Amino acid sequence: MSDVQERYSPQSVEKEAQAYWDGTGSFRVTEDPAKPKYYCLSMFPYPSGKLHMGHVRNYTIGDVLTRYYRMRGYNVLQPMGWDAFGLPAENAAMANKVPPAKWTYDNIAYMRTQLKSLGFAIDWTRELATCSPSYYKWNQWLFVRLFKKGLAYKKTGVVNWDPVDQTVLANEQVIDGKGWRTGAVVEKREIPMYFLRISAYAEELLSALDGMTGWPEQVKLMQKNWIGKSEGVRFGFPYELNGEAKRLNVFTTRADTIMGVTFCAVAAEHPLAAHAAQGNPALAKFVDECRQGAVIEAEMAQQEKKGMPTGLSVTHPLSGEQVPVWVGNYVLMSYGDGAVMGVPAHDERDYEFATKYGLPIKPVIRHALGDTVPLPWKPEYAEYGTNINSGKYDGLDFRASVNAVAADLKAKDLGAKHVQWRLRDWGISRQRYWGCPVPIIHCKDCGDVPVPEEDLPVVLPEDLVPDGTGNPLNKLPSFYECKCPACGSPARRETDTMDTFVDSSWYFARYACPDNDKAMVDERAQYWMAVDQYIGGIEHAILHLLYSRFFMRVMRDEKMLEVTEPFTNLLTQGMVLAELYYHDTPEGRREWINPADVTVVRDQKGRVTSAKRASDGAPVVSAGIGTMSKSKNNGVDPQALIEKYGADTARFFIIFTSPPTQSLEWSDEGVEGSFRFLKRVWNYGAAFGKPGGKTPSPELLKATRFEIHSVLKQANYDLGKHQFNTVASASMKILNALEKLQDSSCEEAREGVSILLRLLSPITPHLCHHLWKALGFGDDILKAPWPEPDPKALEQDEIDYVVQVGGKTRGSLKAPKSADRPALEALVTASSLVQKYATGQAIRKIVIVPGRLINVVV
RNA sequence: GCCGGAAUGGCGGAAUUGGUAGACGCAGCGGACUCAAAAUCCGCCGCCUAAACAGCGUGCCGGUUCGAGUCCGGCUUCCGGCACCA
Repeated sequence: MSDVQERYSPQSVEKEAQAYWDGTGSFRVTEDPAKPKYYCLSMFPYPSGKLHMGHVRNYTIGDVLTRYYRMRGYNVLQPMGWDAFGLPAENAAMANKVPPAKWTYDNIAYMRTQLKSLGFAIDWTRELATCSPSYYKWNQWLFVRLFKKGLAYKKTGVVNWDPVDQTVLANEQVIDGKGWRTGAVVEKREIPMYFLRISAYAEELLSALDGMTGWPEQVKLMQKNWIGKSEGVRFGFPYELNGEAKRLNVFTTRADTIMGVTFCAVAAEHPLAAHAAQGNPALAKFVDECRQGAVIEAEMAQQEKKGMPTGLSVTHPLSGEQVPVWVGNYVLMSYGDGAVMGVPAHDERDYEFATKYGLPIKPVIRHALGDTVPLPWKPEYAEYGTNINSGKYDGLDFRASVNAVAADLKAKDLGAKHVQWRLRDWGISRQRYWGCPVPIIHCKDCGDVPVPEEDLPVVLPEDLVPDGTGNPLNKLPSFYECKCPACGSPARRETDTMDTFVDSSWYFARYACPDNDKAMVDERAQYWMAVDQYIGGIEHAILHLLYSRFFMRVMRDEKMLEVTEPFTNLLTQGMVLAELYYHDTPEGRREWINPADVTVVRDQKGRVTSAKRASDGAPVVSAGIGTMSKSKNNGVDPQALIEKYGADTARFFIIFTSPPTQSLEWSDEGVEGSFRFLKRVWNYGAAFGKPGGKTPSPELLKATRFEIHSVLKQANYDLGKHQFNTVASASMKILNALEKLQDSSCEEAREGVSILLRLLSPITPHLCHHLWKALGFGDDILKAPWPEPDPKALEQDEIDYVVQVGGKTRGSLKAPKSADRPALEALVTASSLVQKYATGQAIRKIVIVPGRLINVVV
């Protein structure tokens, strides 16, 4: 007999389970050499105010893994913290006149209660926030070490400049090339800033990808392309400037086309462009135009390709011919030397540029379509081939030609083979307040002096309110006035803060030892690292993950940890989407309506024909589906969901509706369905042990065991693949099978429900915790072993073969398990299916897939 | 523009390695219970068809194979990233 209340009341069940876990300290973990460790980490949230559905999804996926591995006998760490510095806090501060610190801490407090209400198996004793001095002290400490080693250094970088507010803008604050607050056209401006030399690790970051078998191929490929290793030739075009011999350096992967160069192009920011513009007002105007707009690469890549001649020319290093130099807005100053050789015959961009400006086009490669390159551009023009019109290089293929050209350039001391990376050093300076202060002091005499270790941390004052006109630290003498640590004379403290990606590049190691105030990490981090499973959004596939891989290597080389890759396995979860509805007001304004306020009208077959606003019946237009966002007003508040249905329903719906890596489409009806299922589980538990109306037949008992154990076998396989949605459906199938028995007093039902509760417990832990105890299986389902299928239950005497005739499925055929190939051939040839569908035709062969399928080929 | 993905019923999705396409659920339709409603339970549910064990069907075009949602080539549309949103 069970001890379960009649009605499923998630609120009381969840409160009770959470109180039990808190009281017993269930999720506190320490280093335990007796068990294999499993570090399960979800990307920490930015404390934006309240949890959004993406958070709930992320942490539910992590929690399913945490609880599953725990029941498998691992020592599992699942921590939580806050990525607490960042721009939104400053925006909120401006809007509400509240310091970013207060806003941030309030948000953390609220979001923590939300996370706790979801029942995640988190070790809360390890909680950290990146805005706390005890955390960011170590950002500063590491920065100083890197600065002394030359891995952190100062140079100029380009930023978005709002000429009205006289301030630097984040890319996000630039809308269509204009400042978000002022509407002024944004300009590119060069300012001094600090960089981390990630390029020193480019080769290692690239080559290590091959060994990272626990990462999705797509993410590794994106990182590989981002790092962008190109092998080619770097060489100079000699020229004279004010009587001085100089070189215009370029890099090319197509040195075989060097005899086809008809122009050179430099970026607008290139020194040669600046020089030429001095005596040329038209060019000066063009260079200035190129400075207009934001630094966002996507925008620059899509603008129309424009250029202007500088009037200068350089000497071709091999032919000695004069080559005109142009300024091109498509040349990136940030890649290579900010200059390119122009070979219009064999490069699409150069072709377009030369065609537009009437520059000569000289074919030097024989391609699949011939020796000429008539309009329009064809991809074949860019393919490798044999040199023509290239003097001594004629007849050489790509490889031989590149080798010969490189050798000749080297002999003239004008160039050599060179590896060029796309990856740039990481600019970490931000001209903003709410971040980790860069620990540098500027002294007139000593230059940039790092803050001595004993003076760390440089504490950020927490009571300032930014007003949109730049960093308030610049107006706070008590912050920036200081003494030079080297010579003691008055000096000025750096007011730039660090990119928040610095904070998030090592937090995972700090969770192992958040209380250590003597060291960044200690031997406990050596025990827990690397993270066994990292879970987070695909939008972090490049930057955050690459920076973390870089930091791990830096920490390794600083002899802090013997770990190279921070994340052994990576799961990139999909986005959370919801329906979009809008209606246009009579004034022509588009108003987005929250899907919760929309009623849909369906036809006889259940198809949606129209929709209207619930409040007033006004017709609304469906705009498909999209990511949940404030601007489209299609967010669903997790809090309302938890209050109405409980955490288990929210968790079950999220797991059941999509596999973790795919996007998840929100559906209120789907939530109802999940709740209905959990109610059925509850009701089954409430009536459990009472004899049913019928006594099940031995055949039914055997079939039920077969069903439950095959479903379990499949579910365990799916868990290994992290395909949790089918694990949720497996639990539904098991309940369906149990209910069909119509008797829960038998041993088969008891075994079945014990499997069901354990299989379901990582997904809906509260419900399973309660029923496990109430049905007398034990005190704590967390301590139960993970269920394994019984091979005996899976044994079958007969196998159902699919029968195909000529590759078309025509039916099935039962055959004894022991039937061998000749026996199966005889059976199928004699079967009515073959008689019917292959009448009078000669059988050419019979394909047999053991245990599955027979195909009779006619 | 460049880099990386995705596309299966009215909807979310399933199909282990190339082997019965549509598991499980939602919506819909029909029924039971009820004075009635809600809740619950039972049945039906890709398209075509009067019906079918016939034919068609996994975004589009083509190919490989006894057999293709799955592999190959070429498109289309949508999504993520592009270095200062996190």
